[in-house]
Amino acid sequence: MAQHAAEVECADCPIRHRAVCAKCEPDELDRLEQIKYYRHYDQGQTIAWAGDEMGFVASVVRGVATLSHTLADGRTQMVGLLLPSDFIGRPGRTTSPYDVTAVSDVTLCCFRRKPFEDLLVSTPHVAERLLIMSLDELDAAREWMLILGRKTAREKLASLLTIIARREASIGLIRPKGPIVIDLPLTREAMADYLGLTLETVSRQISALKGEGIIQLDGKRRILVPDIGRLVDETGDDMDGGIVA
Amino acid sequence: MAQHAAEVECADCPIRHRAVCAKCEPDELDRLEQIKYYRHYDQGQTIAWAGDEMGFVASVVRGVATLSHTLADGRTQMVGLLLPSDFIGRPGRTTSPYDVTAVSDVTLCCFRRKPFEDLLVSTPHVAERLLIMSLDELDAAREWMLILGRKTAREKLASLLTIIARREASIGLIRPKGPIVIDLPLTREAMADYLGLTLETVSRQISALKGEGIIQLDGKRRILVPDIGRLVDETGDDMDGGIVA
DNA sequence: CGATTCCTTGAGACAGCTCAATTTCGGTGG
DNA sequence: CCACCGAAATTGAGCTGTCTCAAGGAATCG
Repeated sequence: MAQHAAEVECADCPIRHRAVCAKCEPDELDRLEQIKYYRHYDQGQTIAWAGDEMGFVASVVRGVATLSHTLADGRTQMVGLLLPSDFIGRPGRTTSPYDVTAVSDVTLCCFRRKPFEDLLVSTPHVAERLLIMSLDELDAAREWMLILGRKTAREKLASLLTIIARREASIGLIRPKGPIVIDLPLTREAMADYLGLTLETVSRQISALKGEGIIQLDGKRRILVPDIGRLVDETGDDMDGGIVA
Repeated sequence: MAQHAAEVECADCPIRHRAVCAKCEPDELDRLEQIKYYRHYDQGQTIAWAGDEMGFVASVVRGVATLSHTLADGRTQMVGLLLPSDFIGRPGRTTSPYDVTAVSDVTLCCFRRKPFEDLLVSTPHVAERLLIMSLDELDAAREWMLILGRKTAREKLASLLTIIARREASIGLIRPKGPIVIDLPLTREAMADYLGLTLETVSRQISALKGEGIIQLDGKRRILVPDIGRLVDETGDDMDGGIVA
């Protein structure tokens, strides 16, 4: 787990303008550059178990990771879906309250806890950015709560696909014209854990959406959306096609 | 909506040490003191509708407020339960994405947006505290997601009561010995909106817990918990009585 | 003390779950 | 390139927890 490359200068970093370092001035970036190091995880590997000591915080540079809660009897709920530029860990806490898992091959840009916390105090732009990112995550969590608490299985699936499509679009992974291609990094089980469903129900709903031509499957993990509007219509968010905040 | 009193100096404020101002030095507190003003809302009043312009941010001083999402067809999910010291609004955004409602009589300590944002930049202790509070909210939202996605109706009720008991205890409203008294400010419908259930199911589960002696009712809104351990056993968080993080 | 709002309880319906059997995909080695 | 293997996904049948619809019953307030 070493030769994955991706070690780069901050200036050339793919997440330079979205991650916790986004607002840094050149001198602040230098300080981050000095304390950063990369780690790689293979698909399926656990980055941390709930309760584990975590000596670092990190940004996701590449790949997808999840945060999840597991009850004693095995029921699992995903509570965070971490895409490139998302932040792992929190200042002032040394153990992860969640299981952190690499669902694809993952590269993290890590900072040892202590130097990072020092930096938070001394460089306002990092703390400022972290606040904004945390508030964005909080908004996302609250939208997710609506999905979990009040939506039907079909609406849940449509919502998940819409969210992933939106995020990939915002990162610039999506060709502007033609059908949207979602390169879904999640298994049916992971989707079920995201949505509070069983994997069978996820599978049935995907089949139903496919049967109605709202989505098309290309292999197991790739989904085509010929008309994003039709998908959004199924999310339940909005009954007459307006734009959803 | 004026003579509710509660207008006080920051130094005498009941939430002085928990709110966004908790870490302020005396001079920072002076600056806050100068830009703050109080507003009162009656039980049931709407503080802001989703999409409304909100010219201020605020701390809850007294009472309970909720944040909720409503779908076009009327389904509602509560996404925030704001007790004294909790913060309303976010820097850099002028409209509330949620309905904000006073579920009891509420007093807010308000700051007009612009001066508050200036203050965030110039006084690190406010921004720092806001970050910590946001991260705490994020953790709470994630625990809530587990409840919404994976717990049974009975576990949901037990979890809600446990959470309220914990929060009241941490504010110091609970007598240390004897049965815990939860002075529940929520209607059955509000509990249902919190938990992603119908009000009938909430009512049935409360009756069931009462029937088994795990809780007792004193009137409609007050709940006695003779043995908090038995209640926690019903939350599903833990199958053998250990302490839940 | 009447009105209103909130709560409780019941009966039947249904969405999603459980358990179980195939089928398909994607990789691997011959 | 093809045949095979294991993991992942699909599909079916029956079950159950929660919802829906509906009818009373209690608390609170003017």
